[in-house]
Amino acid sequence: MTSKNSNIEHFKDTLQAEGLRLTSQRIAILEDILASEEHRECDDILFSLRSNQISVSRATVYRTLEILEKGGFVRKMNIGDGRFRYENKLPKPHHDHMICLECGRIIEFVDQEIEARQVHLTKQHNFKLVRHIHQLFGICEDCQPAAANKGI
Amino acid sequence: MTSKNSNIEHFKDTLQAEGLRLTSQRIAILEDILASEEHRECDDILFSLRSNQISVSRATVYRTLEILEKGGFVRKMNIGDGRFRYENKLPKPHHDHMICLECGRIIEFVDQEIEARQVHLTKQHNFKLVRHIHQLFGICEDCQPAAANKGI
DNA sequence: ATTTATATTGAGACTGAGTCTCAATAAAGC
DNA sequence: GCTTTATTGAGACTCAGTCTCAATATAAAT
Repeated sequence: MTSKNSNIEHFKDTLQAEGLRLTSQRIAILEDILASEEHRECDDILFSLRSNQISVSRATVYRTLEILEKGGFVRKMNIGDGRFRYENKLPKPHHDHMICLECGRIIEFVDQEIEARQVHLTKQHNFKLVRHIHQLFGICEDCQPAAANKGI
Repeated sequence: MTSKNSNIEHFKDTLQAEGLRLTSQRIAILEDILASEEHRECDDILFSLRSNQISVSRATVYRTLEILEKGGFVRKMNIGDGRFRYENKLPKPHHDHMICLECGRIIEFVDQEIEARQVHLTKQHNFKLVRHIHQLFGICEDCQPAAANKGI
C-alpha cells in the first residue's frame, strides 16, 4: 500500500502543479490502472470501475486518461484497430509490443540494438527523435494451431 | 506509359481473378495513386481527382483503396492521428517511416539490422511474425529552428 | 465551519473518419 | 443488343472520442 499511496501523492502533486483538483473519480481511475498490468481500452477501465461499484462517466475517464498520460502515469497506445489502449506505465522501463492478430494478446519486448539503430538512423537524417512506435504483428505461440486450421 | 499500362493490366488481372469489374473510377484512382509518391489520406486523393475534373464519390475511393491494398498496389498506414494514409507501393521495397511532428513530413528508411533483430526476437517468443509497424516520431531537419522557437 | 471562486462532473449532443444501404447505372458475357 | 450482376453515388449510419453546459464538489479564504 505504501507504493500505491506514494503514487497517489505523486498524482496529487502533479495535479496541484497544474492547478487541477484531486477528485474521487480521478483517484479511482488511477487506482484501477495501477491495479492492472493489461493494455486496456477506455471501456475496459470503465467496466472495471463499475464492477467495483464505482460509477464514473466515460467523458471523465477519457479526461483523466489524458491527464495521466501527460503526467507519465499511463502510456496511450494505438494498435491500428481504431481504439486507443492504455497501460500502467509507472513500474515499467521502455518497451515495445508484439500483438497477436488472432487473440489480441500483447507481448512486451525491448532490444538495445534496435534502440541504438533508431538513434543512428535518425542522426543520419538530422532528425530529432522524440518517440517511436514499434509493433510486431503476427500469431502468438498459443494461437498457431488454431491459425493453421484457418489456413493462416 | 508502358509501365503505367502494365500496372493497369496487372490491376485488370487482379480484378478478374476476383470476379470484379474494371471501371473508369477504379482506373482513375489507381492512376492518381501511381502518379504520386506521397503518403496521402482519402480526401487528398479525392481532391486530386477532382482537380483533374474526375468526379468519384468518397465511398468509391475507400472501396477502391481496399481492393488496391489487398492487391499489393497500395500500402495503408496509420500514424496515430486518426486518419489512414495510402502510398503507392508498387515501385518500392519494404521501408518504415520517420514522421515529423511539426510539418507531417514523412521520411522513409530501412535498416537490415533492425529487420534481422525483429525476426530474432519473434523467434525467441515462438511468435510468427506477419508484419510490423516501425515509426520514428520527431522533428525533421527543416523544422528544428521553428520547433526550437516554440521551446520543443 | 462557512463562504467563495472556480475546477470538475455527467449526460447527452456533437464530430469526423470510415462503412453501409439501396436504387440507379454500367461492365461483361452471350 | 440483351441479360446478369457488379458497381456507383448520395446520404444515412456507426463508433470512438470530444465538447457543452448546468449542477456539483474542491480548495482556499474568511
